[in-house]
Amino acid sequence: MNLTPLVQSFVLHFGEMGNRWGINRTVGQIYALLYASEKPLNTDEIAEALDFSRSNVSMGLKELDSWRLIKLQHLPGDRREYFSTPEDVWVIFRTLADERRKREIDPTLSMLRDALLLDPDNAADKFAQKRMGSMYELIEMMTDWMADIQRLDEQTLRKLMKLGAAAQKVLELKGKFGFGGTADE
Amino acid sequence: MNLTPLVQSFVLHFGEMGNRWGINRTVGQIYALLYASEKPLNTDEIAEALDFSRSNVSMGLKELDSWRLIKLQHLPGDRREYFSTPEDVWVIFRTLADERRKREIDPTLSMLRDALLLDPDNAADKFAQKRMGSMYELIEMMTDWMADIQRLDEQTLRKLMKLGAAAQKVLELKGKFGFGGTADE
DNA sequence: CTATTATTTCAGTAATTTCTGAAATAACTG
DNA sequence: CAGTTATTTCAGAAATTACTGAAATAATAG
Repeated sequence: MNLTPLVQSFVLHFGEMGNRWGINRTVGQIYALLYASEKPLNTDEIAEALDFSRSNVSMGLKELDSWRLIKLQHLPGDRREYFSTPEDVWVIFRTLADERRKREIDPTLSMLRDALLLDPDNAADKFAQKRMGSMYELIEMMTDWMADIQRLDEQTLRKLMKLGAAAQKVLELKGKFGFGGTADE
Repeated sequence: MNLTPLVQSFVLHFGEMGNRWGINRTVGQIYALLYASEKPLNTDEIAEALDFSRSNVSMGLKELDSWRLIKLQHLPGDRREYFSTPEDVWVIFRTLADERRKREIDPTLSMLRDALLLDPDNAADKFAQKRMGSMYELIEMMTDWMADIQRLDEQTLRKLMKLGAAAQKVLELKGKFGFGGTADE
């Protein structure tokens, strides 16, 4: 690998981390490299920098593309494809959250919904269904909330986050004046 | 597998999902089984229900234990160990979030912090460092926020979540009256 | 203490995933 | 169009991860 120590440690770290998530090491490294690079890179440059075969890079990029995490562009007078990440890390995070919801949460909610429609005839199933119900409720509440929050622009989101622990106080305030209206008491 | 169709579909689904997260199929299935079961189960019962070897179940339980996701107990007059999940799915979620932070976020922050201490002598590293800086900022802000939120009790948290999109309005209100104080304008 | 039962460890095997090089396909050039 | 370069696909090799059965260890009972 022909990278500066700074970039190299970043790339290697994301390779490892990718491994812990379902994402493979190659994909993690490619993404880290693209993120740390000012210029878009083509397949050969990536393969060379990370010392992977082109085909491996090609598959990694395909995977990243399916997550909508990379941008493809062409440079004038060069017919190779160049890849980069969105410049804004908030955009990356949102995309990641959306895609994970689509791939992991939605199928789970749908499985749970089906399970909750059944009318169990034995105690074990009745209990299991009750637990699935609480899980469903939690996941649905969280994802709805996330979706709401994702709609906020970056500035508002920053404020909201910085507010942090004070949220509770705001809520109490809201309770007092009946402001907002959607939350139940 | 000697499970009702309801529990079976739940168990199989979590096996698959576990696979997508870094968690293996076995571990996902064991957890789903414990979660859906009213009574704590011993190793043999789990192995039998899921058709795994005991040793596999033993390793799965060890893994779950390292995530602090299961409770171990003994039944009177029986010297085998019985396992169960916390009853409250919110508790499970909090533990999961804590443990993921410890294992994935903290090391990443630490790597980024180190990288940000360097004083790069070339343009590429300067750029890379800038990007690492934005990533650091985002991750830190999010985890601090999460930590704040985790401190809330379940009822308040529910209210906060239900509030959802109205959060923006609350913020504006807060801005007007200068309430709270920690968020910068 | 010895016998019995429960649990963990671990070396080897099985299964899966990752990765490569070669071949096929696609995109462009002149 | 033919020739060239870029990209993807894919069968199999390499590497990794999951799983098992047997052996070791631990815990309890009598």
